[in-house]
Amino acid sequence: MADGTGTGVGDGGHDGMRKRAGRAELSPEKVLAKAIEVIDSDGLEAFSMRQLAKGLGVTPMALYWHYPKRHDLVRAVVAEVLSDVVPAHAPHWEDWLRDYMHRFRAAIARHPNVAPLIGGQLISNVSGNLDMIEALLTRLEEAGVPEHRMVQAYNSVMGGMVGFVTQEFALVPAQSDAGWDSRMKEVLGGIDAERHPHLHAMRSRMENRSFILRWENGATKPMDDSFDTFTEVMIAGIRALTV
Amino acid sequence: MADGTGTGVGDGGHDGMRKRAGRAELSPEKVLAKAIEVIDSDGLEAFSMRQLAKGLGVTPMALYWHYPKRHDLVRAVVAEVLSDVVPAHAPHWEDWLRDYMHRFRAAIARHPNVAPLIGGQLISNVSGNLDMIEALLTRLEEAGVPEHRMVQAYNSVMGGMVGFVTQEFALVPAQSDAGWDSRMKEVLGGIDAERHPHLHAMRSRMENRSFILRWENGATKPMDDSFDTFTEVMIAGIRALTV
DNA sequence: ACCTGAACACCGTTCAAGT
DNA sequence: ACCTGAACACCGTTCAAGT
Repeated sequence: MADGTGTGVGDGGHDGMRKRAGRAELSPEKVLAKAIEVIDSDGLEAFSMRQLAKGLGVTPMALYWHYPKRHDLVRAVVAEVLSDVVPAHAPHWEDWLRDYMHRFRAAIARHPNVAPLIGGQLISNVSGNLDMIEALLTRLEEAGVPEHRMVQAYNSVMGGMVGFVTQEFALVPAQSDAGWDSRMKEVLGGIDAERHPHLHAMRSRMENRSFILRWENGATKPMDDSFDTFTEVMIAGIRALTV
Repeated sequence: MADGTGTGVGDGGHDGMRKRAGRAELSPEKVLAKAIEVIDSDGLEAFSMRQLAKGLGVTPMALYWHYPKRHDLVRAVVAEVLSDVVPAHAPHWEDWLRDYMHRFRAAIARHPNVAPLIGGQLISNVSGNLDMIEALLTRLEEAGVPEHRMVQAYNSVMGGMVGFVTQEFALVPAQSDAGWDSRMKEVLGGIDAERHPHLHAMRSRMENRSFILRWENGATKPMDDSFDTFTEVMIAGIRALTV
């Protein structure tokens, strides 16, 4: 599925099962699995070629045989995480789209620390996602989106969905930036009822539960009902496009 | 406005205008300005404390007096870029929201390379944005969003807006990852008309113009009409919330 | 084919010191 | 108050070598 680079495929077979000295029995799959394990348990900043190698009991350079560039491994990680997105099956496009968006979010929620890798950069390994894209286009056509607005509708759903979720699970400042959460709480506590009446009134319901005004991300403070609402907003908005 | 850390404010004044040897006449503002300049012209990967110091003709450590941590400077950069977002003035909430979203995007478009800094991590320096948040809450109330859905509506707009734009201007792979764009073109060229009929039909209109299927970002291929559509989708969706 | 080892050109940051 | 200089613990990656 995620085959790394294509370089190391096929053993040749002539040396059979024998282990040789100086061989760590590495494989693209083992490296990938360890990478995800490290990211999940120790965070994104622990995901370096050197720390990964140490975790695998191997020289940093050993990894480069399976993944020539760090970015290749990043791509594989993203592809693996997104391969968890099982396609939805609902008959009506609205139910389908709701399901689609929730399944995407669920896949990220399983590996929240990879979110910055998905949101922050253009990922080239697209081959596995073609089915996902085709399905979305099909349902948008069913919904009645006219052909000349299809690309815009696709981008709206995809950009909104991926954007919201990667925001929700955005990187929290490292422990080195200590005290930034208390500074945030201070700002929130000091909101002036005259200058910001609505914000003042909503403060307790918004703090640490809404974008910009939080100090934890979706891994510890998931925005479940906000994402539900976002889904409804998108569905109603797409429906309005079909006039 | 963006005062860095608050540590270096006030000269004391007793040494007047005299320059001393070993002093580079640095200031938080000068460092910030140079940082944005470097990011804009040389890209985000050129934004390191050491390269920045070299550009300012100074020791790397000189910067740390004005910004104790790199993250403090990152925060200042983000605050500065977002301070460009002038508030909208339209009387009707729909026009206002459309304007709001476009002004946010325009601010990012002026400094596209900072987008990953905004999308990828929780930013604590929120003080300057309180007006923006208050304004949005006010307009959402005007729109008729009921109080018990206000937080969700706020998160939908904010998450969608920031998410879409940071996705649009996401980091393009470094030149070291050469050939990834041609691999992408190859994938697109090889789309099977049987397996992916809609995608096949839309290919020429989607390639390099839609999420996942592009090799340039919004800095060179802006998604103007997709963002317009996204704005309409959000407005219609919010309207549907007000039942 | 697959891995080790040494080396290069980078990072952010601490600590002691200068003026 | 503001900056230099040396040093530490990291990075990704290249290159030559081993088996």
